[in-house]
Amino acid sequence: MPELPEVETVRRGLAPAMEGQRIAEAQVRREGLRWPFPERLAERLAGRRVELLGRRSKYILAGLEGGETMILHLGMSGRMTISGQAPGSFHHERATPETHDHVILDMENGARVALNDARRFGALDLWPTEMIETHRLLAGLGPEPLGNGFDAAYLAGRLEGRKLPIKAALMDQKIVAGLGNIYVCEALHRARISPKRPSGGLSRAAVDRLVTAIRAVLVEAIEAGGSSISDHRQTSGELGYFQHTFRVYGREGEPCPTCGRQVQRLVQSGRSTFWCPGCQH
DNA sequence: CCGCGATCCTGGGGGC
DNA sequence: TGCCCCCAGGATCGCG
Repeated sequence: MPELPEVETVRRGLAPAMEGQRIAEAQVRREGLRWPFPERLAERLAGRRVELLGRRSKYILAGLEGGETMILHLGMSGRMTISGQAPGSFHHERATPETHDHVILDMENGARVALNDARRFGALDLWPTEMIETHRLLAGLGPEPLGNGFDAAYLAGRLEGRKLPIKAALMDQKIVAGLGNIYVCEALHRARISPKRPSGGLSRAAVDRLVTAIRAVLVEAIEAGGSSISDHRQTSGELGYFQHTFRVYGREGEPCPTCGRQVQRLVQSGRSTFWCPGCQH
């Protein structure tokens, strides 16, 4: 899936088209994605203004007029696209729906926003805004890695006594929210920590480096519009370009940019891990 | 509680 | 051109 930087890129792309705008009409073209959509979804969205477009972890949160929030998750292959006429245009023909456009929102300003998700691992739900943190998908999420609640003291506390590999710990959304396979691999490389190290065995200095590396890689990736491997697109349809900056992810057999040793691939918890045995210990 | 494997689904790419 | 196999950015569930 889009990880935090990709979701943040999508949120920023959607904001000008959606924030402060009313949803003129909604089309719901299937019953659900990973889970069934809420009852009468199209009717419940139509006519409502999007007051705020936010993000928590990998979820986009659209705060709607009337006290409900639309929760959007892009799964592994989800995209949000914007098409349609510029505001003020006389004609309001919208683009023909693409394959896998599951939900289409026609905004009052003429923009057409579509949720497209080939693999259908994504999700969309509605939940009362004032208790948004109690939604089952959001309850239990760890702190935002770019927020104040995430620092070395916190992370060290969560890793203490745990035997699972640090790679798996960082993938656990209850420990820190928003990281996925790409940015975990990249952050571990930057921090020079082996993905196989038992979580509880890291020195405080290593945890410090890890927190710094996680923050840095996320900030840089957001600035680059996220990473496009196969699915991620910015709302404009443009690719992200952080993938050109990967030091280890997807680079098995290539020289490590730090030490020149060949980047290795291993499988942990069924997922590929890319790392450099020369500089990660 | 902990850690891991299987699973949901489609599509793209490589090998034959 | 086609088929088969493998792989994929996620998150949940159930097992030992």
